[in-house]
Amino acid sequence: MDPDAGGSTAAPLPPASTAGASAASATVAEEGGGKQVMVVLVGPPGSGKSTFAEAVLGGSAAGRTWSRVCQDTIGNGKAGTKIQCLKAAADALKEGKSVLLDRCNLEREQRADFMKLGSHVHVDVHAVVLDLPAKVCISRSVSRTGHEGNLQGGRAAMVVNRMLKNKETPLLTEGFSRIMFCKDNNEIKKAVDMYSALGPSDSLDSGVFGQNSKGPVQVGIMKFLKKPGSSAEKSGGHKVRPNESIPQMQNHISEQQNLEVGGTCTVESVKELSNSKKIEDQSRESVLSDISSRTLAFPSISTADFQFDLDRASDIIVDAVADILQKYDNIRLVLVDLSHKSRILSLVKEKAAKKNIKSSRFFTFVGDITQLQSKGGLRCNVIANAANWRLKPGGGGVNAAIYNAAGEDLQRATKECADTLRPGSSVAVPLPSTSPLHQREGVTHIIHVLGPNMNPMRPDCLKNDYTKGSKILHEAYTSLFENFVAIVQSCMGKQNTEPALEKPATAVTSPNDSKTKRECNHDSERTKKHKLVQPNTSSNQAREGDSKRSGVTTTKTWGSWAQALYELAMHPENYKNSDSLLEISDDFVVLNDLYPKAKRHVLVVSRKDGLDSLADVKKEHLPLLRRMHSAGVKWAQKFLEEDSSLVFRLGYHSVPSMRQLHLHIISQDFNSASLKNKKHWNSFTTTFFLDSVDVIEEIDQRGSATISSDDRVLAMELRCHRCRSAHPNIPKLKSHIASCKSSFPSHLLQKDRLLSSSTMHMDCT
DNA sequence: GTTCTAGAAC
DNA sequence: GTTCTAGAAC
Repeated sequence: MDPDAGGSTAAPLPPASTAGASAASATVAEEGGGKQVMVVLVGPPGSGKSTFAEAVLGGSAAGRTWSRVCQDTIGNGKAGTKIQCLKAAADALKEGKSVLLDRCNLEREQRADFMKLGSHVHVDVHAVVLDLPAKVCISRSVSRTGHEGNLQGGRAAMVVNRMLKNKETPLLTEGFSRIMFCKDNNEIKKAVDMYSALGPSDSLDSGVFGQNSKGPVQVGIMKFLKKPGSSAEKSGGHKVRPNESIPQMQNHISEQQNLEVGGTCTVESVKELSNSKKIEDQSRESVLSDISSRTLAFPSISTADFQFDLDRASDIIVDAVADILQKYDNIRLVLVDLSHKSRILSLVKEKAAKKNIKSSRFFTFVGDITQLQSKGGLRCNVIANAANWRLKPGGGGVNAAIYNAAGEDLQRATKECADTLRPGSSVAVPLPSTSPLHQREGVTHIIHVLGPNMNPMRPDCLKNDYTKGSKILHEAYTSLFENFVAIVQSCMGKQNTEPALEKPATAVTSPNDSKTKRECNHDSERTKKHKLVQPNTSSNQAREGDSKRSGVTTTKTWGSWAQALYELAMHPENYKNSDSLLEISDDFVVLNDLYPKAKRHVLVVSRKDGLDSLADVKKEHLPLLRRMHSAGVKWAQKFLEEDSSLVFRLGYHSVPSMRQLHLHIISQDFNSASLKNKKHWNSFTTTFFLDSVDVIEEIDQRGSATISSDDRVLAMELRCHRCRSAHPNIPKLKSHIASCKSSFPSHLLQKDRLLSSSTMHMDCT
């Protein structure tokens, strides 16, 4: 039987009442109180998704109302977009219907938005994987005619092959409550029958069904991690039992553990905790190892060397812990300190108890964080480190202890993930299995965290500013916990292919980001190994008030990525070894643009704190602007000596993207791979670019520069800066300007707006 | 500012 | 199928 052949299908034909309904949407409104479900069909063209959907739609005699959302027909009968499907699915769910999502959904990313939708509206999301042999799908899609998505013939084979290459098997970690694999037509028929028989308040068992028996069965991960929002148990409907065996759920452990609220845990109490529970002996081992893989031990951040106020810190810890525990079930957090007399432990303990945080989910622990298992009997796969911004060993306290215990492996692994850390962020590092800390204590990941500093003897002291400090400390804990959750999710997701946590995860999925990332998860801006512009020590911290200090008021807020020039201008000595740094004076620094938009492109960056853009410039800054201009001319001259064919223009962007006033000196060839888009082009060739000579003149005459806030010029058509011809796209424009020999527009030829070997020569004589 | 990628355009 | 853009995320 061929479910996609169009004729006979395994499922009953649609009854007359619904046969005439639109294929994209069933029209009968469901009676209230139903248990809705979104069924995500997963399979390449030719796998029989549409047949499946139509069969369920037509065969459903149990009173449930289904809506088929089909991307191949959603655009007025033609193929549409994912957005259209999302909207249709959302609408159908809103109307109380269950949804059959009829699109390939082969990759995780393609499913992610639908998973979000399901979670948002609290409906269970199932995957039905139509897992037929590739050649079957290909032969069907090659031979069929009149396909809704116009995918047929030879092209189809190519497409199917390509799709299958990128296929990512659905995982419970994505948010599915049930995943069913159908490997042949018989199994497809069973699935159709099962969904057809699903009444309005029925639900199907959670778990994974029909997958190859190799490897451990996936457990219901989302039940581990996510709040159960809409569990089948709540519906009150009877369960429709599939023929397959029910996967064993192991999600009942942590709630059974009832420590004294807010209790401090010692070695004894942990042992007691394990022993006193009514857990079957045979399952205890797996349960215990399971909970260790969901436990994070962390030191108090910023309260030791960074001298953060303990009372405030304890409030923040308890808040952040409560937040994350509320968001995710079945993770366990442990605050660790060395001494029984630790004030932070007692404060946190007290406040956690007041907040009614369950001590089975969060407790304090007295012991050495590097010897939790061997000396303390507490097994945690993940521990946090109170790191320094350089992510270097040494110093003292927890950082030194962890680096000592973990050996060089940790240094190496850390280096692969990040160079530096900004206060308020964290980075998760998989600990190689060769590390003593891994072997002895079972630690698979270390999450480095950097908190705010209140110690004037340490970098980036916040000088008692607890408004900022508290915000950063909260961010630090939140970042730590989210990184931890991501590790747990990643390890759980691997269970169907590898034993969990036997070796460090090589990919970690962030809760907010469905993309699989390499090696480790860095919540802050990815620390890039830029030649010159590097995120570092202070980056974003304590910047908002800076401009006010110097009496300049700017309302614009700057992203973390926009701080690089500021850092450079404030601390050029840190960049002395960089090839890009050309000159340092008291007023400005000159550097090669990291992403030059022409053969020669340098920046003269003012060093005045608080002067972020032209909008801040007043008459008092005129001498500075003139010195910057002279420096720019000097460098242009130097470049012209090396290549007399160049022509330079000096000017400012009306609204710069990077903080700290900077003058561009850019050659007019625009021959650079870094010039990639319309915005790049138009920012140097339209009125967005303000010539330095004009800016100086206007400030001299009017006291400020006229800045058009209209950035529509950046989206204008692409025109040659010489002959003004228009071009359809960047590649065509670039090939044109490579050969355009027209003279520049006349206004540029005036007032030394352009510097060339001829104008410079005239200046000199 | 860059990077990433879905979707449009070809 | 590939190329390119535009918008989001960082």
